[in-house]
Amino acid sequence: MSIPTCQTWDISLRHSILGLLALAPSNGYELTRRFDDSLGHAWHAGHSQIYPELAKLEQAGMVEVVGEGARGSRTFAVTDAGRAEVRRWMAEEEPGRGQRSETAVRWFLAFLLEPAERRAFFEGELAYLEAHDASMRALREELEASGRRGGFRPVLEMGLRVNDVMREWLREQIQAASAAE
Amino acid sequence: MSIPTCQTWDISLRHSILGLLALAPSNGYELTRRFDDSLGHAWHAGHSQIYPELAKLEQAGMVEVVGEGARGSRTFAVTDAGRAEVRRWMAEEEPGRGQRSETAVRWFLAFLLEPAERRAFFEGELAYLEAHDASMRALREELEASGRRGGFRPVLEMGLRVNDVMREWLREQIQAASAAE
DNA sequence: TAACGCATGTAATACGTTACATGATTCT
DNA sequence: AGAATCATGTAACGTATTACATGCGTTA
Repeated sequence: MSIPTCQTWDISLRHSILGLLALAPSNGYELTRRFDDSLGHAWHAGHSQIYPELAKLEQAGMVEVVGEGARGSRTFAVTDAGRAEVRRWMAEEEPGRGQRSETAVRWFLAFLLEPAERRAFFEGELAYLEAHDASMRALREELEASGRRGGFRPVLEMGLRVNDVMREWLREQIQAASAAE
Repeated sequence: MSIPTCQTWDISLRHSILGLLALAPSNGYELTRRFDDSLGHAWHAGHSQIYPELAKLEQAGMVEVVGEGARGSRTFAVTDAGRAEVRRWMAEEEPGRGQRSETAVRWFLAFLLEPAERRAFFEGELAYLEAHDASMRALREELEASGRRGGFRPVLEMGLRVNDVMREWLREQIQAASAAE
């Protein structure tokens, strides 16, 4: 028994930042938003993590300031060294297989609820999923229209397919809980 | 634009422990293994987190020692208060929607690689997925045979379906990278 | 009897979140 | 003028990982 499983997540923050900057230069504020917008379902980082990390990356020569704007904003871009580092990480570093999802924990623990509670629980999850899915579809339309490049499209596409599987599964769980009431 | 997204993960550790103990009493050592075995794709915790948390939960009256064994081992079981707390958390607490997965970050960043590198990368991911999937299937057989209860079965089932979607997607990415070489 | 697995804990360090703190620009 | 948003940073706290530390029981 036992699924292969779980290790640590080294410093994906660093490589996420480099990757996002490789897609387009940004200041820290924009980066913080882009993090949630595009990488949100995979990783999260607040500005209080991002600014210090940008400083470290600058010192390490992996990003550089390519412009200064209003309100003391500084636009960072990835350097060649930074680009090389992401590639090295992707190609050579053993991937951390750790996953963390409170949602998955809850779905696992749903068996502890009484059938009626469980049905309500899964109905709530389905509602959330539908909303989430709708916003992902809207985003896809938007991308379709404005033809942006980057790894976003394929991953979005996969996310939508995974949503389909989950939607179906949640419906089954609701039915099963209903039947057990 | 922007996917709804991301919040913190409060104290799922606590509820994961309560949930696992509700399934079956265990000592800290077993719990550590069961964490990875059953909840591994959703959450990870090492023994250095689990022992202190068990102590806190005991103080709070949510778990209790129900037996002592060899080598000073203490078997914990969840109390009624503990069971109530998990239910409350499941039914009333706003779910944290944060996800964290280094794998997803890597899949997103794959566009930074040259087609040949990218193909190799996705082939590696596919190989990992196949192995992972095989061990999940083996586990399902095992469960089938020994008829264990708990939320494990349905979640496993969903995991297998998600694997199918990912396998298909990875094959497409490999093909696309191949074509671009 | 040596090695391995069971079993429990603590300490140091790193990572992440929330809260604090400040100020400029734009919009109403 | 006031509110909202852009923009940057630090501090305190909580959580997670790695390393340290110890010892019993079983098996080869």
